[in-house]
Amino acid sequence: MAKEFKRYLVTSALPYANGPVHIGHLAGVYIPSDIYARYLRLRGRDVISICGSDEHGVAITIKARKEGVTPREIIDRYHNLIKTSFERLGMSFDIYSRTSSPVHAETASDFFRKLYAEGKFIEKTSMQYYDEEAQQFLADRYIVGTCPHCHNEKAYGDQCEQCGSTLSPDELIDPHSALSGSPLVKRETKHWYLPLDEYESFLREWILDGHKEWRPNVYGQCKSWLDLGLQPRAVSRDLDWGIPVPVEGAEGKVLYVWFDAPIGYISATKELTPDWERYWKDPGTKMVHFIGKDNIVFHCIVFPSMLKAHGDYILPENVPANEFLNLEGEKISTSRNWAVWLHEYLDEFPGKEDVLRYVLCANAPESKDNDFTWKDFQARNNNELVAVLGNFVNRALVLTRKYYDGVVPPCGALTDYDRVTIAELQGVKGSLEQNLENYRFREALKDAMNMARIGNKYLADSEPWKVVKTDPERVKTILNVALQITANLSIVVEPFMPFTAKKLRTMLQSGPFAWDRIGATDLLAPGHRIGQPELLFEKIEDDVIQAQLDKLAATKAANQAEETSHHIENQKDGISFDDFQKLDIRISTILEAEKVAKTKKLLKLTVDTGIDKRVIVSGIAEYFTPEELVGQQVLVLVNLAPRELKGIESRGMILMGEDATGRYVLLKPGMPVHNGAIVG
RNA sequence: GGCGAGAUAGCUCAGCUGGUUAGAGCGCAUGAUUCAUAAUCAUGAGGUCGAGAGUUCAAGUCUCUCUCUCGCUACCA
Repeated sequence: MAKEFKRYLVTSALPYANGPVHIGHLAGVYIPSDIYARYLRLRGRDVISICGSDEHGVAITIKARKEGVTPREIIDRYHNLIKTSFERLGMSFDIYSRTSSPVHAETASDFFRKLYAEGKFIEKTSMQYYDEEAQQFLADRYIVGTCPHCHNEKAYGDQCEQCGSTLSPDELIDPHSALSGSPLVKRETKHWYLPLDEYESFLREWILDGHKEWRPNVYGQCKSWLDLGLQPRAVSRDLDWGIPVPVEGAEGKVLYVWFDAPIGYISATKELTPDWERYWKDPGTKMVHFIGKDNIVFHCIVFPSMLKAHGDYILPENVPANEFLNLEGEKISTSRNWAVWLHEYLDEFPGKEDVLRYVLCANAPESKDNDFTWKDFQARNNNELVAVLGNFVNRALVLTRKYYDGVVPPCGALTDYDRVTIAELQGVKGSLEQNLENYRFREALKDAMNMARIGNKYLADSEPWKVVKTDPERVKTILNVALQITANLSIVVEPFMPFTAKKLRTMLQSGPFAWDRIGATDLLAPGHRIGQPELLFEKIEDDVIQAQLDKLAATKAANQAEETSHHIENQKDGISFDDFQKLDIRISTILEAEKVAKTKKLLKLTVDTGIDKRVIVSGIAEYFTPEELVGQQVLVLVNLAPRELKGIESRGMILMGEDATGRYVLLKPGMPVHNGAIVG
């Protein structure tokens, strides 16, 4: 089972270049991947760490259009911002590339061409919305119309941002182009599909049988997809932003962003080293994809199928996907600005890169969604980094300075207690490695911190400040050991907190030490002069935390203000009295109500409209229980065209009021009225 | 509704193939200590392991039902 690998290829999900990176991205993907890559390098393994910006896809063209700039400007802006912030945080990618690079265009094209030539795609023609004025097919996002649910007139073809429902363009009422505003026609268009269903048995064997060690969330998600059965997936889109489909008759079509993005890992490796093929094609390579849980299907199902179809490439050995990080109890949201942005953090907390790295690793959502709170951030800094790690180092160095003028004292005869301490120190290595190899980074971080705890305990128990008065020789040994622990710390802390490790080495005027030396007690030679002690970490005061909380509160207030203003909808276009007369609304009484089986929102209602007793299916089950509805009088639009829902014919519509949060409220007469009474 | 993941001390989490009094860090209480950024060290309190039933000599760990949270998916006139 424990296969030995000659080299490692570590990839981190490509950040999408339509916005900055936030703590959720870091905790989910980049902090773990950096720890892993740094650890492997320290162990002297042959490893490369790959990342870059994902710069294609509709979302970027939409953002560009919104701001009245070119997509190029958008991707340049965010690519540079992301790249710089990563560098400032100490991310150690061997290359941070981008999918707009020429090498990538060539690589992705070649990839597509090979699969195309070998008949690995199927071609399908379908009818899609076409904008005659702009002379192009429109992506779902470019189609605007009225939402069939909340009647927001600015719903997109894939989603209504007002009520949050997922839509398809065909559901929109009065669809028209977001580009030209003109109405749309349907036209034939051809696309290429990767028949994922043909890779099902391969995937089953490879994942379900071959990788039972994958994290439960990853394995379970894959199993779920495979059990549901896979469908052919389109790999091209009608769009003018992206990599052109490199075959005849594909004008105006580009590679689907999800086809092109993972190939970015390959392209980036190519840009990094002429030796790239060894990393991608030799089975002696261990490839590990670091991603968030939203990317599981692409990295475990789609991309491996692509690689398999191509035939030359190795497959990932593991895909340690993390869950999501929340912020102060709420989901992180780019559009609602509910996030801690990396570039802002770096500006607001200069010199505290490692504090963020530490907190996000210690609280990483490895097995379930976690919450980032500023109070926790403060507590971990003050009670762990400052009190345990920083304090121990400071104690050791200050004592050395005080007693020996900063010169490492010689180590005399060891007591039994010294030996026990040293044994504990050596015990850290195995546990630390075990955890790191198995992607348990928060446990690994505890191991590293444990070393500082060992140091604190050692000093407290040995009491050199007391012993110095009676047995000065013994104190030399105590401080020698304390200093060796400090030197050891500079090794174990390195994968997690590279800035701190460097600072430690500067203070010690020694190192770097090899990973294998963890547990050694001769890292610092007697007579060696250490540097000036300074504080590794400083306390973070309440007002700093409060400022961050205030900032979030302001965001929340702004969002709420915007939401309420959004929910006061504009008056619709005028209608004639005749138009209104066409609506037949009656007071009716709900006689029976029951949930429609296998649905979450549907209730089957039997109502007495005065005219007749009829069945109406209504999507209100989330807000009302059947019991509370029975006997209620409501307003019913009775002459609405019947529609079949879940096999039940619904004849009419219960009229509802909708509050700012999208919640429905019953509308009923102010006093009981006979059924069938006309509303008008 | 279907599928997946999760629910363990006040908080954040470990608990592998079921096996002695359920663990860690932080917080809290008490004591010790003063070299150190009022830091540290020791001891302790605190859990009917989401609820209920079952399998077993033995269940946090397996089975079933239910509740809640998150994600994917269907549905929403």
